[in-house]
Amino acid sequence: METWAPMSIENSNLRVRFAPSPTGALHIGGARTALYNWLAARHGEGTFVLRIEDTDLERSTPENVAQILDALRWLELDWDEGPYSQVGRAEEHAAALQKLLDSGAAYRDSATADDVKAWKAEHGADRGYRGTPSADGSGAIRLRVPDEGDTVVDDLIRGEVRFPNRSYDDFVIARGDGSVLYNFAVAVDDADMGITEVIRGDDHLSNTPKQLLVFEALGIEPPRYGHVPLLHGPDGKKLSKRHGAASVQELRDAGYLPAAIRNYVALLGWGPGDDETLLSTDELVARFRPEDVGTSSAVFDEKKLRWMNGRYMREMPIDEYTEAVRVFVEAETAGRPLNEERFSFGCEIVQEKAQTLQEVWPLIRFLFEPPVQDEKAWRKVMKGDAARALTEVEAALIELPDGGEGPNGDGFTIDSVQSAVEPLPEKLGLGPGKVFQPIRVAITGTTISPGIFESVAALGREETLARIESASSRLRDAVETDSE
RNA sequence: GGCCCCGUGGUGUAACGGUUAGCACGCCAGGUUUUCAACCUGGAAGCGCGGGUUCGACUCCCGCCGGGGCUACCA
Repeated sequence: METWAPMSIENSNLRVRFAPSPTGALHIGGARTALYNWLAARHGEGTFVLRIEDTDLERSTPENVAQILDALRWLELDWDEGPYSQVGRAEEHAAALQKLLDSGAAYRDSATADDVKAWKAEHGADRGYRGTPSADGSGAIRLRVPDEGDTVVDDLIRGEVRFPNRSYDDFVIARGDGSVLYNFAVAVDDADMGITEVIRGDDHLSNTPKQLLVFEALGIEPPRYGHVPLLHGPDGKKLSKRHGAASVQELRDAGYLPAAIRNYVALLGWGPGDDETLLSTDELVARFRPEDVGTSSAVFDEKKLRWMNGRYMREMPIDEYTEAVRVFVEAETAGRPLNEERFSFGCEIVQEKAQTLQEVWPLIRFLFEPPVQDEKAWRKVMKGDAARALTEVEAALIELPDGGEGPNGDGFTIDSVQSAVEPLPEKLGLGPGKVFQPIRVAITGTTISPGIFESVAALGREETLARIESASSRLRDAVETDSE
């Protein structure tokens, strides 16, 4: 028994392709396949070709094509050639088809699906259908498949996989009207486009012998294949549009960064070999080799993506990060202009906290809108010494000199606010939470916010004092009501 | 049913004949502490099962079980 040694494609001048079928949005699994191809190409002097497998006229739509291209661009997976449309290559397909018909490698067969079923019932389940050329030249076009021998896929990732020819049908390569089918079109296109390595999902492994058979019939040297394991949903089932299969646009809308997605998705089935987890795209390009991709299916785990995304957000240059957040904020504010100083300051003070871009706005919206009404938070915090604490806080804050510094140009900076407020708990003989939480609820309406000094500095003198006064007032009213 | 692929903690992975089975996310506990998050420390948690081969198997072989893919005049 020989051991199969993977041949490195390290420095070869390869041509790879990503060939999605536009029957839906690009989801995380497709994105990973695209990424692997892209990485393989960028790793060397390779060429990344994009081809749209749109021969299924029933389900392919221009909208889906646009969405897929949009997703790839957003992920920054740029292609060097294409996008080619498979249906746009009808002439080439027809020529190849005619060649096979002429050579006798393919033939017209008038058998219907029912005929084939009946034939199989008679010949056994492990026996592929073998037809006979129709006398009148009608019917679908089938490829002749030999009964003997195996078709061997020398897979980059899995090694040799043998498929007995007799288990394959003389499969249909073109409909009666001459329109070609997937397994034929793919082979012709990969041949014409000079594809050297086909990196694609595991679901195609069983199709590969068919495509190899087409190459053989055409007398063309086939590319090398590498089948990456499928991604499964949390339920262990194949990832699809139905369940858990986050589309790329959904991930974008959820506030994930392209770089984080690339990093995370690359690690689904592939590892750099050491214990590194955070890998920049440059590092991925440098270290990725398709032959190192694993063989078992993986499950998409959004928790880890979130963590990783948070890491990327914290490492982003502040300006870049702020601009990335802006898109999400605009979606929330419907174009209402925001105070720029406050906005960028707000972004800055939550950069360490948020794990997705989407999480930023909820944390800073109090800077642009009245406090939210969170009665539960109010009841929990605004009791006991809260009123006394707020009175002291207000007094301390009023004393702060207005030197013009700070995000609002009113003397409120993180440092100045801190110097004014931090000593209060001790002075009042209260725990820090007894002082700071009431401030938080007073200015934001809830118990979740950025750091309290940061929040007050961001809100600024006028608005902070107004909100504290408003809260104090409500507390006084409550006391009067109680004493009645 | 047939053909094929896969099987290390909840998840992603490392080790590939000899390690206390490593790392990361998550989880739990503690720390920091003004909330949440982040951050720090610690912890629980794994080689699907059964046979072989071997002085020795997560690692090699076989069977079983489990999961998945394909089996269209879909891609």
